[in-house]
Amino acid sequence: MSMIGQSISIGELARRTDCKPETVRYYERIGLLRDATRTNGGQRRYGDDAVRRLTFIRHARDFGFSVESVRELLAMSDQPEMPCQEVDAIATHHLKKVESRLQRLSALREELQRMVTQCAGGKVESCRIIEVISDHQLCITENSHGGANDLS
Amino acid sequence: MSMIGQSISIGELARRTDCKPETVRYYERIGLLRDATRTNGGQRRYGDDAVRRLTFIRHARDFGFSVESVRELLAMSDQPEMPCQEVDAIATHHLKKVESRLQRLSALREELQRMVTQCAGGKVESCRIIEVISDHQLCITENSHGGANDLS
DNA sequence: GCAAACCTTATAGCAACTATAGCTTCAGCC
DNA sequence: GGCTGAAGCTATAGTTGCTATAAGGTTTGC
Repeated sequence: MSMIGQSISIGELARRTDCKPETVRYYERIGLLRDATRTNGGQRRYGDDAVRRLTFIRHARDFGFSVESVRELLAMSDQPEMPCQEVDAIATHHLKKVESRLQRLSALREELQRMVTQCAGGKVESCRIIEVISDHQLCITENSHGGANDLS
Repeated sequence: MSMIGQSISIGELARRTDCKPETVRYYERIGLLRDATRTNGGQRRYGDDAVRRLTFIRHARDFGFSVESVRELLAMSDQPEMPCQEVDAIATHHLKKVESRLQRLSALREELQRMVTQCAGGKVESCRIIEVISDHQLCITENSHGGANDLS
C-alpha cells in the first residue's frame, strides 16, 4: 500500500465528487480534508479514501449542514464504536432550524403573494406593493417573517 | 424649514427603525441613504424623511428583497407618477425565488426527518444518519434539495 | 522537446452586515 | 466653565462558504 491508490489529481477528485479544485483546496486549508500527498513537482495526489471523505462532506453540505457541523460529523464517523447520540443531536438541531426557516418562508410567501395579487397595475403612487413595504401595518402576519438574515 | 426636523441622532434613528447605527452608516456608504447633514462636530443628524426612508428599507429587507432590489424599489417609490410594472416585476421575481426555496427546503426537511427517525440510537457504525450522508443512494429525493448555497 | 492542459500559491471578492480599536463630541449637571 | 459618561466618528477586519483572479510551475501526450 505504498503508492497504489494515490494517483488521482485534484481535478479528477473534483470531478468525481462534483465540486471544484478550488473547493478541495479550501477544504484542505480549513482542515476538513487532510493534507494531500504531493508529487515531486508539488501537485496534490489523492486516493479512494479522499474520494469517500469528500463525498461525505459534499453530501452533508447538500443537506445544509454547516461546515462546522460537517467537521463534527466527520470526526464522529471516524469513531464508529462511539454511540451516535451526538450525530443525532446535530441532525435534529439542523432539522429544527430547517423547520423554522420553512415557517418563516411560508409566511413570507403569503405576504408577497398578497402584495402581488393586490397590485392593480397603475401608478407607483397607488401601488400596493410599495404601500405595504412603506407601512408594515398593512401586513397580515406581524413579525412572522423574521428579517432577511433569518431567511437563509 | 431650515433646521427643523434635522435633530435626530444616528442612535435615535436606529432605535426608531429597529436597526443599528453601524447599519445606518453602512446604508449611507453604499448609497441607500443620502449623506446625512452633520453637526459642527461632525455627527450625523436626521429628519423624518430619513426615518421614512430607512423604515422602507428595513421593511423591504424584512421581506427578503436584496439590497439591489431595495435600491430599485426606493428609486421607484421616488417616482410616484411612473407605472408600477417594474415594482411588480421585482416583487413577482422575488416571490418565485421564495417559492423555489420553499420547495427545496421542504424536500430537505423530509429527508432530514427520515434520517432522524430511522436512527436507532446505537453506535455511529450503524447510524442511519451517517449512512445516508455517506451514501446518497439512500436518499429518496435525488437532487431535489439542491445544494447548501441554494437554501439561502 | 514542445504545447496544451492542468496544477501551484496568494490574494481579493461576494452579501449584508457586525465588530473592533482608538479617538472625538455631545448633553446634562454643578 | 468644566467634568463625565454616553454616544458618535473613521477605518479596518471579520463573518460564511466558497469563487475568481493573477502570475507563474508541472505534467502529459505526441
